[in-house]
Order: sequence, then structure tokens, then C-alpha cells
Amino acid sequence: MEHRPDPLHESPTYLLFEMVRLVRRTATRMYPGQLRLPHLLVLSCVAQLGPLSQREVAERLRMDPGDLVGIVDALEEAGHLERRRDPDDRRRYALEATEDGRLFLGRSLDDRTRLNETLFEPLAPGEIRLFKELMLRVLAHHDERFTVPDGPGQPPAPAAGRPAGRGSHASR
Amino acid sequence: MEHRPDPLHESPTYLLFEMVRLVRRTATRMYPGQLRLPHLLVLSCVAQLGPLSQREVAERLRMDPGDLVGIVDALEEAGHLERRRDPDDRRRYALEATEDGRLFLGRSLDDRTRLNETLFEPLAPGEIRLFKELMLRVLAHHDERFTVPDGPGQPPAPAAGRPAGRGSHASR
DNA sequence: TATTGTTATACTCTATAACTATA
DNA sequence: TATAGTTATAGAGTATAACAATA
Repeated sequence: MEHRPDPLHESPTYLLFEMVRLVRRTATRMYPGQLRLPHLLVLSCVAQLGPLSQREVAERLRMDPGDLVGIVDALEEAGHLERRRDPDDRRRYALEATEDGRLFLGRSLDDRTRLNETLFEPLAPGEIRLFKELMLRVLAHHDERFTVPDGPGQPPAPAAGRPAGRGSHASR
Repeated sequence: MEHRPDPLHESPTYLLFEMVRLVRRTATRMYPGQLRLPHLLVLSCVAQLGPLSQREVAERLRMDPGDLVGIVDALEEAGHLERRRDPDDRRRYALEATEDGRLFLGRSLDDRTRLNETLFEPLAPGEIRLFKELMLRVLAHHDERFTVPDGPGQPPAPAAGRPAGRGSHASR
């Protein structure tokens, strides 16, 4: 039992890989059959930001518009959202969450919260906050969706490189 | 651009999901065609821990033995490892890394290091160490592969000091 | 061990249709 | 109208990863 000197254990991306495996294993054990994060993300996005076209959803979530079709199909069929047409621009859909969808979303987010509590049990609340903040800093550096507008948080002043521009590479 | 109150942005597992997407996008941009982490893990495991049977590798890496078949096939075909028989128990294989495989592994780990440096550029070295340590604490709590040999209770304190000598750029 | 098959996710490429703006 | 450009949606195809059933 001595594989400590494994250089991969020093790699944050390897540890991220293992973290995601752990999340998946735990999720399927706690909520078998449930939990499809992309579906949840789409529903959450639509529920929060009123009527949206599929293209807007795809952009906000950085999802492939093609993949969105099946997800919206499933959510519509389950009665969680409605696909109407935008009366002003009949090319686009106007997606809106149903009351049922909002209830489902609430339950799903509660499940998610319990999952997080189980997984991060060994960390203190402050450590969890710190963990999230570190991830948000990394994400913001590469993906403008995560840049904080400014305001209540804390001015991200990591003295070191602050390229000022948003994501140096907006992938695609 | 103001969807800050999104409850999912508060969910560490959602942020992990986004981190992994970021890793994948960055990796395929920096090293297209390369980088299959499971292959790297298997090769690393075999290179470090001498001759191993496929079952031993599967257990150590918590991988499906069935999935291992194709991975070992590929690594063998590429000349990175050899599949011999264990002379003491001819039912099992004795997997061993070739010299070529060790060189390839070294290069791959170097690529991985550069990938990590690019991704975690916005964090200070101490923050990266802290980030890894938090993940290791969570992993150790759910998966005995990550328990540190000496101190099962409280792994290395998240002390701010600890320049940790060479640890700073061993970010593989 | 190996084989086979299934599921989930992600990404790419191509195609069609519906609309907008302009000539 | 006619034409060109944009947007929405769809579908095929590929790739990785995890997992289950069975030989």
C-alpha cells in the first residue's frame, strides 16, 4: 500500500478526473436513474431567464445546439417546459418552464444539495467556499461566462497575472 | 451577462463538471489526438509497480477489467508495455513497461504538466497546492486509494507555509 | 481475462427550413 | 418579387467513458 510517489497524484487535472468519477458513483448510488446534469442545466436556465430561444440556451450553457434538441424534446415530453414560437420572430422558439418543471427543478436541486453535502462532508464550510472560489477563478480565466460582473463578491485581486481581458481563448 | 444568482453556481459538483469540460477543451486544443488519461494511468501504474496482472491494475485504478483489455491491447501494440505470462501462475499476465513505454510516459507527463500550468495559471502556487489538498481530502474520505499511509485522521494541515521544496512545479 | 453490447456525454459536419433585409 | 444572409432545428457520424452480461 505505498503508491504515494505517483506523480499523477500531484496533477490537479488527474485529481479532477477522480473527483468526477467519485461524483458519478455517488450520484448513481444515491439517486439511481435520476440526475442528468445537462437536462438540469437547461431547465434551470429556462426557468430563470424567462422565454429563451434554443440558441440562447446553447450559448449560455456552451452546449452544442444539436445536443440541445434531444434534451429539450425530453424536457418537453416530461412536461417540464413548453416550446412555443416567439410571436415577434417566428424563426425562434420561446422556451418556458412549466409550473411542474419548476417543482421538478426544485426537487432536483435539493437532491443535488444533499449529494454535495455527502461528498464534501470531510471539508469545513469555509473550505468548501474556498474550493468553489478557486474553481471559479480558474473558470473565469478561460471562460467569460464565469467572470463576475463586479460588485458584492470580492475584487478578484490575485496580484499575479490579471490579463484583464476575459478568457484568453474562448474555445471555438 | 448577469445570471449570478444561479443556484448551480454554488454547487461544487456543477463547478467540477465545468472544470472537466474546460480541461477537455484545453487538452484537445493543446495536444490534439493525444491524451487518453486511462491509458496514461495504466501505463504509469505498470511502469511504477513492476509486473502486474491485469486484475491488479484494474483494482488499483478502480477500472473495469473489461475496459482494461482494449487499453492494454493498444499499449502493447504501441510497444509501450509487454504482456507476458507470470511464470509462477500461468493464468495471469505479467504486464511490464518497455523502455520505450517509459520514455513515452515521461513525455506524456510533461505534456500533462504543461496542460496544468496553462489551466491553473490564474492561481498562485500555494493556491494550487491547497486546491489539490482539498480534493485529496475529499477523495480519501470516500476512496481508500487516496488515504495517506501515515495519518489516517487529519492529512497534512492546510497550512499556508510549507513551501514544500520541489513540490511547486511538480504539477502533473 | 476477453468479448460484446448498452448508455451517457460531447463534439463535428451537413442539411433543411424559416425568417430578415435589401435590391 | 428576387436574392442573399442569418437563425433554428435536425440528423449522421465519431469519440470517450463507464458499466453489465456472458463466454
